[in-house]
Amino acid sequence: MCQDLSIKTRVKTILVVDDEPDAVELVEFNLRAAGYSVITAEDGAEAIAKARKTLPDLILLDVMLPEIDGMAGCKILKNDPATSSIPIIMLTAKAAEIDRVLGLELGADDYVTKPFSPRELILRIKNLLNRQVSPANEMPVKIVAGPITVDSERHVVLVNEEEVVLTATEFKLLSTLASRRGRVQDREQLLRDVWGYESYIDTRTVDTHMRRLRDKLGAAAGYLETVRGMGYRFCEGDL
Amino acid sequence: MCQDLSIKTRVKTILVVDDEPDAVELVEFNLRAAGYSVITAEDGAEAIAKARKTLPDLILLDVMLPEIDGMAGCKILKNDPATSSIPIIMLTAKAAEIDRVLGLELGADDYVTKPFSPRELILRIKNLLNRQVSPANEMPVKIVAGPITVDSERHVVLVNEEEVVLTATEFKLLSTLASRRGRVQDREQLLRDVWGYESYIDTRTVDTHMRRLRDKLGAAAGYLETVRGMGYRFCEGDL
DNA sequence: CAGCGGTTTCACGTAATTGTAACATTACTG
DNA sequence: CAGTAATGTTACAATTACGTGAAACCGCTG
Repeated sequence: MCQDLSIKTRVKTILVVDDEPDAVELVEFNLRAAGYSVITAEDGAEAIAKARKTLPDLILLDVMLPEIDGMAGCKILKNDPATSSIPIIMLTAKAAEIDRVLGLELGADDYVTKPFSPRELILRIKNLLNRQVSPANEMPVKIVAGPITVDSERHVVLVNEEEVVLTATEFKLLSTLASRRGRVQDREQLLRDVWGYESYIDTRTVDTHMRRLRDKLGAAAGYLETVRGMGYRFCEGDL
Repeated sequence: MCQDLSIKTRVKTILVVDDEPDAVELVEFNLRAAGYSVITAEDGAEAIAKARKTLPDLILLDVMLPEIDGMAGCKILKNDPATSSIPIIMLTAKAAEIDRVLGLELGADDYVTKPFSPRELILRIKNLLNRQVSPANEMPVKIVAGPITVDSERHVVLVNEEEVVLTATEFKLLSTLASRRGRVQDREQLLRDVWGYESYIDTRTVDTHMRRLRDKLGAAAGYLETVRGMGYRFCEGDL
C-alpha cells in the first residue's frame, strides 16, 4: 500500500476531523498507507485551530461534530482567506445529509458518504490534490473551441451556430474533454470524471460514446483526437 | 478482455478465502474465466499461511470464517511486511457488517457485499490490480531541454516548435530519459521504468526504440547520447 | 408487456505499433 | 590491426489498440 510515495512530491498533509476515535483511526490508517501525513482533530474548534496553524493540503471533515459542527466549520474555514483555498471533503453518515451539505453554500469541494470504501476516499483525495496544482478548478460554464460551443448552463452544444442534440452522457463526455482542452485523458480518467467513481464499467465503452459524439459533431469531429495508447484529447488549436 | 495499456502482464494470482465450498467454487469459476490464476483457503490460518508462501497478487477474504475470522486475518496480513502490500477485498454477507469492517482498523482496500455480481467483482479486482502496477506515476508535466519540449500532460513533443508525433512507447522512453537529464540509464532500468516491472522483454529492444526516437527527432537526435557499455543518456547541456 | 431511447457490451476488421532476429557497423582491447 | 564486444540498422511477423456495427441490456412509459 506504500506505492505512491513517489520521489518528486512533498508528502501531503491531511487534517482528519471526526469525534469518533474509531473512525479517525480507520481513516488515518488508510491515508498513511497511501503515503499521506495525517493530523487529527475531534471537534470543529480544534479543527479550525489546527487548520490555521498547520495549513494542511486537504481537510476531511465529518458533518456530525460536537460544538461547532462540520458544516459550520466548513463555512468558517472557507471564509477565512488563510484557509479558504484548502480543499475540504465532507463526510456524512446519511445520504440524506448530502442534500443539506449541498443545499447550503458551504464551499465544500467534495463529499463522501459513510460507509465508504478506502479506495474511493483515496481517489477523491488524489483528485482534489491534483486539481489544486492547476486551479482550472471550476468547469467553465461556456466553452468555445473553434466552431464548437459547449454551454453547460443551458446544456446545449452548438456547431457553427447549429444546435446538436446530445444525450446526457455524450454531453458530459464532451464538456469534460473540452474543459481540459489539449490535455490527454485516458479512458480510466474519463470514466471517473464522466461516469463517477464507483462506476465499474468497461473502458472500451468510452470508445462507443466517442464514436457517437463524433458522428453527431459531424465536420467538427476532427477536434476530438485519439492519442493511441493514451486516450483522447480535445484538439488544442483550431483546425 | 484486452486490457488497456497492457504491457506483457504475467498471469495474476488471486487467493480466495471462504469456508463455504460452493461460494469458493462460484468465485473461482468466474475468476478463472476472467483469466486469473486462483488458489483457495478455507479459514484464516490457512489463508495467512498460503498468502505468505505464494504471495498472491490479491486476496478475496470472506468476513465470516472459522478460527481466525476475516477481519483478524486481514489485520494480520496487513501488519506483516511480507504481505502488507497485497490488496485485500473483503466479502461480507450482510450489509450491516460493513460498518464493523470499516469500524476496525483493518486496512482492507475494498469490500463487496454478497450477493455480488461476478462482473462487479471482476471489475473491482481489475481496478485494484491496475492501481498497483502504475501508481500515480508522478512525472514533471513539462520538460524543456534545448530545442526539445516534452509535455506529458498533452502528450506532445516539440522540436524547435514543430510537433513530432511519437508512439506511446517512444514518448515514455523520451520523457523518462529527459526527466533524468544527464544521468545514464542502463537498458534494464529503462525497461523497468518505461515498460513496467514485469516485462519479459529483450534488452536490445530498447535499442530499436532509441533508433526510432532518433529518427523522429531528426536534428535534435544528438541530445540522445549512447554511453557505451552503460546505456543511454539525455545530454545535459546544450549542443 | 411491448416499445423506446439511451447505454453498455461484444465481435470483428484494420492499421499502427512493437518485439525480435539477423545483419552491418562502430568502438574498444590487447 | 585483428578480434571481439557493443551498438546501429533493417525488415518482418505478431500483437495490440482502435473504429465500427450489431446485439444485449436497462429503466421507463404508454
